[in-house]
Amino acid sequence: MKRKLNSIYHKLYSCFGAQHWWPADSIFEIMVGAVLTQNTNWSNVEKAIENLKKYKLLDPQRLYNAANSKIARLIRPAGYYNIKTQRLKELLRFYINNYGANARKISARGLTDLRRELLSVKGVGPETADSILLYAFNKPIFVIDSYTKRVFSRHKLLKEDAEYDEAQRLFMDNLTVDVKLFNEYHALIVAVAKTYCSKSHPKCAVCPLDFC
DNA sequence: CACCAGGCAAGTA
DNA sequence: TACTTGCATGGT
Repeated sequence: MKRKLNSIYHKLYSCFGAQHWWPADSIFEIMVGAVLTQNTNWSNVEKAIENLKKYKLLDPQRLYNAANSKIARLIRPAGYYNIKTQRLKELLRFYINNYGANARKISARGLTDLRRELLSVKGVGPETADSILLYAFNKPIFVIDSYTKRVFSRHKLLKEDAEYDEAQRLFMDNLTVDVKLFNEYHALIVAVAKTYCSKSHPKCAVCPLDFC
C-alpha cells in the first residue's frame, strides 16, 4: 500500500506538476478561504476574497468588527453567505480570544491540541480544520475532501462511503509524514479529479493515466 | 432546464 | 449510528 500510494503520487506529479497551494497572500487569507470554499467552487471564493480585500477587511480585527450584513454582501459570490458570515465570526472569535489574532502564536501550538480546538469552533469541520492546519500553519495533517474519496474509491483503495478519519488514516499511515508531501498530494488529487474524475464522467475513456 | 462545486450542523429515528 | 435537510451563488 505504501508503494502504491507513492506510485500514484509520482504519477500525478509528473502529469500535473507542482500545484503551489494554498493560493493566498497571508495565513489569515487561508483561514478565511478555508471557510468560504466549503462546498463551493474556488473561482467563486476568489471573487469573495477580492471583495474583502477591496474593503480592507482581510484582517482579523477589522473583519470581526464589521457588520454581518456588510460581510454577507461582500462574500455573496461564494454562496451560503449568511451561514458563512456566522462561521467566519466564530472562527475570528476563537482566533482573537485565544491567540490575540497572532499568526505566530497560533502556529506555535501543537497539531493535536490545535486540531481539537479548531474542531470545537462551530462551522469548522474536519476538512476545514485540516486545510487550515496544513496550508496555513504547515502542520503535517492530510486533508480529505470529496474528490479524494471519489478518486480513491474508484481505485478501490477506499470504500465508497468511507468516513473522514478512515480515509485520512489511509494516507497518514502509509506516507512519510511530510508537510510538503501532504500539501502537494492533496492539491494533485484535486487537479486530477477536476480533469478526469468528475461526477458526470464516472468512467472516463480518455484518461491517459488510468486514474478513473 | 439540471447539475455541480476544495462542507457543516441540526434534526429525526 | 444512519439518514435527511437547509444553506445559495455562479459556471457549464
